Amino acid sequence: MKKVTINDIARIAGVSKATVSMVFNKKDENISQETREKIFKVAKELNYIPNSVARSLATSKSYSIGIILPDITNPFFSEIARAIEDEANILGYNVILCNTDNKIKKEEEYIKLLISKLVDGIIFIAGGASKKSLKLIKDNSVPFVLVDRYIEDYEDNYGVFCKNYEGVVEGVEYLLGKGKKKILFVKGPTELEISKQRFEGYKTTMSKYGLYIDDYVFESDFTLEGGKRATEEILNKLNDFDAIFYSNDVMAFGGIKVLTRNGYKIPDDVSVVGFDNIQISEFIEPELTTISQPIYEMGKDACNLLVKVINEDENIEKVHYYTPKLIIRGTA
Amino acid sequence: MKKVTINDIARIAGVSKATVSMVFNKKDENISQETREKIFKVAKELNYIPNSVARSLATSKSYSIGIILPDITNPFFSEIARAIEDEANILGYNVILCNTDNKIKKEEEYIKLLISKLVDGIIFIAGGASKKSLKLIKDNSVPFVLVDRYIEDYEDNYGVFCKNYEGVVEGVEYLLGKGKKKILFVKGPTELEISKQRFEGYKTTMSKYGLYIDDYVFESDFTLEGGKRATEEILNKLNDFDAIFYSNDVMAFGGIKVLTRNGYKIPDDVSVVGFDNIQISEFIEPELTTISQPIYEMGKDACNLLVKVINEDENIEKVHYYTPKLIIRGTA
DNA sequence: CTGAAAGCGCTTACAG
DNA sequence: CTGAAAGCGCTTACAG
Repeated sequence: MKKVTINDIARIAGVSKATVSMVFNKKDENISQETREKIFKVAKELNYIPNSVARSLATSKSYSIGIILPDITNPFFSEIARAIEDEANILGYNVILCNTDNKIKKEEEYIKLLISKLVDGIIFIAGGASKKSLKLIKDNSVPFVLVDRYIEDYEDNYGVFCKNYEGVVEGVEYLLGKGKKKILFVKGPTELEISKQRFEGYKTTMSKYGLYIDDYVFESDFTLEGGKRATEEILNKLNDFDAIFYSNDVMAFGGIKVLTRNGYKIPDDVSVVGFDNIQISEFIEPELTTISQPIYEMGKDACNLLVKVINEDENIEKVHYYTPKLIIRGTA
Repeated sequence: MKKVTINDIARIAGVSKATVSMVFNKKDENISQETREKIFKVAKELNYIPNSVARSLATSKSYSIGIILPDITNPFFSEIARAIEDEANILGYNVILCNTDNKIKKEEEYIKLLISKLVDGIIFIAGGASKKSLKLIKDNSVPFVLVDRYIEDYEDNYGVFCKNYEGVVEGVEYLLGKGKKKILFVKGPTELEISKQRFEGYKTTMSKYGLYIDDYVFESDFTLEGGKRATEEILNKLNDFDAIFYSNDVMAFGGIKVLTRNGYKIPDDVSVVGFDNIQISEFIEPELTTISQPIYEMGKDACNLLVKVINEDENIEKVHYYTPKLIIRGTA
């Protein structure tokens, strides 16, 4: 079964393929209603589906965007991806999914791939410094927007971020307000800017009240295992604390497991606060008290911004900051 | 900045573009080592990235596959998608992500889109009967494989499924073995084959021991809310039961919340069993006892199968069945 | 060992 | 109001 093309339609409708093309592309002010209808009728009869690859080659627009993220299995990223895909779909774009596991090498390969696919733009959640990846994107002048993860020296690029510092400040203040003094903090991986920002929020606030101690700070990965590991370390080293602030929700889940298993009652014995407000923070009981990022909104906004960059819109705000807010639930 | 093309390389290397193309495509048995090296050198200097859109148009192979699923935010699907993307990447394919929210309309639109993008194949997790969607795929002779969700009358197509019936039987037998008799069952949406299969596993096993009662059966969506709703209904109608078997893990989480809030201790007062074994079934404490589907393996297999279909491999097993198995953890 | 030419299915000035 | 022609960047017989 041969694919039906614009040529078939032109032949059967008795017009040229230029005319057919124009009708499909709504550049048909000059085409008679009669011709137009005939073309649509024939297209319908033949179940014509345009070949957008050919179209892309001719126009060098693919109406595809790439989304590069560490791991779609991580709820934070799947929620962002969902938002991006929804918005992309509305705007007439489709989405190529790339998981990098924070591997710089994989990032670079995917970027080359996306460029060769002629994507119109890239939404990039970087796994690290990612210098070379960014250079590749820039050298090929592909529009891109950074989401969630800041990149040093790229502050002036298009990006959608969260005010990490402020979020943690709010959380720590809340705990302090509840009379907690011995508040531990579990940092994320040092190489990520967001880890530093969240930690700074903690450090500054605790210091302000003269409560900051280096021994209260632990570090781990943004994973369930990471949260468990850090919490075991905590239990080995300390036995007197009020609260633990984890740098993201998934870590907090791991922490809660270890605490519960060791007989701690949450929030009675120890308060727990996370960061992100992923959907599953409501899955557990008690539900997780956390600093909420407007994840869906951020993803949606990132996609919108990217499309604006693609269309070379004038006067667009380059960097968008979202303010997270404390969601008080059961764990603190 | 103009994109560098095969023509530029040919010109600079002093050969024809046919030669350049052949070198890049490893159809270069007849090309002198010298020419080959010159071409690679020039390509490197110019940072040449091939235009795969042009390539696709010429070869009518895109090395893209589409993956259609209800919602990437659902952990079961994000894990499947991750497996598919990993495997696709290994095999040289990339993945276009499509969320349908189980809307038949969205499915159809995405399928048209994917066809117009000339995808080489589609992995399809259907949202319902999806007759028209499937017809569209078949009419355009796009290779496809069904995953997870059976489709009536499409049993003879390529597919990767789980033995839902057997899985539930194992779970129910386990509960019975533990001395539970009043085992409730929460079905998934009736329109899905998998809901029926899971329910049949329950009904048959309970009936075998003369324990089946219609009143023990409830129905809801495969969501957290669905699990909560069904469990509230249960608590309104019954006050004497041993165990609840939920048709998937996410429902079970919702159920556990409602049970806990109403003072039930799990597993002491009531045992809970789920189905899927998504990663987050280990996030809660106690961890969820569940029927484990080999999700990653199934996704990987689906992708492999699809690529085999694309390559028109001989003698491939059309339908792959995986046997789930009981994972005993804290809730039962 | 390599090149000229046609073709993939579209779009887009240009001409009439 | 519509068509002929060139072009997008590749691949692939075919010829020599």
